[in-house]
Amino acid sequence: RERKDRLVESLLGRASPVEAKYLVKIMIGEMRTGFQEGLMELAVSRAFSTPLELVQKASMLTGDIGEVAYLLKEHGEAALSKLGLRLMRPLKPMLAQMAESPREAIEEHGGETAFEYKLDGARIQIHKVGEKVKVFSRRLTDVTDSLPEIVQAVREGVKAHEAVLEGEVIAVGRDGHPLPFQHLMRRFRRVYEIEKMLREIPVKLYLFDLLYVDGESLIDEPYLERRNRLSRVVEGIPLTEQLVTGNPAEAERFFRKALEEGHEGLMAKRLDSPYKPGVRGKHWLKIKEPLEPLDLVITAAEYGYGRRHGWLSDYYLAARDEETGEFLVVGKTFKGLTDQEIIEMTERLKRLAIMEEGNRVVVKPEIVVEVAYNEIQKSPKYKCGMALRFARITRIRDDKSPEEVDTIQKVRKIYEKQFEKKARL
DNA sequence: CCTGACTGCCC
DNA sequence: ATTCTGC
DNA sequence: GCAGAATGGGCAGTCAGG
Repeated sequence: RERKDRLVESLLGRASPVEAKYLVKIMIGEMRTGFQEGLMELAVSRAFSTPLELVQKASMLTGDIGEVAYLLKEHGEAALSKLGLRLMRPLKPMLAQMAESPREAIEEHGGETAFEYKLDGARIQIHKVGEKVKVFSRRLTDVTDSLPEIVQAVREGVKAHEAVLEGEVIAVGRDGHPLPFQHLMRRFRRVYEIEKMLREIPVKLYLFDLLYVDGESLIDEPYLERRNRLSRVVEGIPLTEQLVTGNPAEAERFFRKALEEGHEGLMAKRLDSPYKPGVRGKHWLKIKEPLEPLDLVITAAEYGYGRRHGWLSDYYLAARDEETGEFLVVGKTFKGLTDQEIIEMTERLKRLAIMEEGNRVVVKPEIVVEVAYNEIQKSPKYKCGMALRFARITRIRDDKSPEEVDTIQKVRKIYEKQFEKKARL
């Protein structure tokens, strides 16, 4: 430690101010070069004079741009064209865009679509060759060892020698109702004490897609065909509940039923759509519903980074405790305001500042905002023991005074109400 | 061996 | 994950 | 319409320090 300190000290001592700035940025991982995988694909495409589309497709299929570059260097463009889905090598998952309602999804998909329950768990991709099974997470991490009962279920329930399947793992309670997402996270990616947690938090697999079966890639087959093949290939593993319809009222009822059973909402999948690895398009739409909005007061804010440098862009949101009159933080958000609104908010908050500590400004509780969120989680971090999941500001409530914000008691009531649909550990 | 800070990844 | 912005 | 930027809560894992 001492040695490190001295090395850094001497390095900075020898640097010019500008050099020092970038040295520190590098050391603390704040370079913000704007260089992500998309640019890397472009770079590889140019470096090997290969069409960008081909590089992108290969990147999706292998989930590894480094490997694509290697293939191009060693075997040239032909190797990429020949590239298909490979067993035991994960491909990037197909992604969904958002839709507001089942009706909108039906319209977008041309009058009829397939709705499936959207479960609040973790997406997995399963590769099976005989008794060998590998399970990959959404970011293609191998999570096989964390989920022994899923591996076992696949061995027993997938009636094909080779298969690549997709599904969602959720944690379930004794009655079969879904447990809140945070319980699943105690199982997912766990490496130690798996046996012990296996008993405490049971997980369950729901399958929804089949990408490969016994030598045949299905990724270019239409959704309905893949789904049919899936239902024929599995026994004893549930598929996500599904309804194919063009009737908005029927779809809406299905949506309500999913929510009533404690699930997140629906997916809508275009009937004739191929499986497009890594693509976030309109072939798949997700439909969720926020819980009832809360009016909360901003009690502190933090300065942003990068493009939000110099702006108070991250806000602490508090509800009022009707027993003590105290404002208690239930979450933090940076979402929902436009740049212009953030600039204005910065000015207002600075005028309300009570105290500054580091990056944070504590303010007089005065500005009320309407906040949307999707769940109230049990929180080890906040004093009130609860936290909003996916909090975002939907409106600035200048018509409301801080005395009128929602109470902790109301937040707790909504928290408790969630367990009418979900299981509790 | 325990704790706290931090990272990476699930959403 | 959600939201906004710039192309 | 899309990619990219900014950053939420919670969890397991890792690492440094005591």
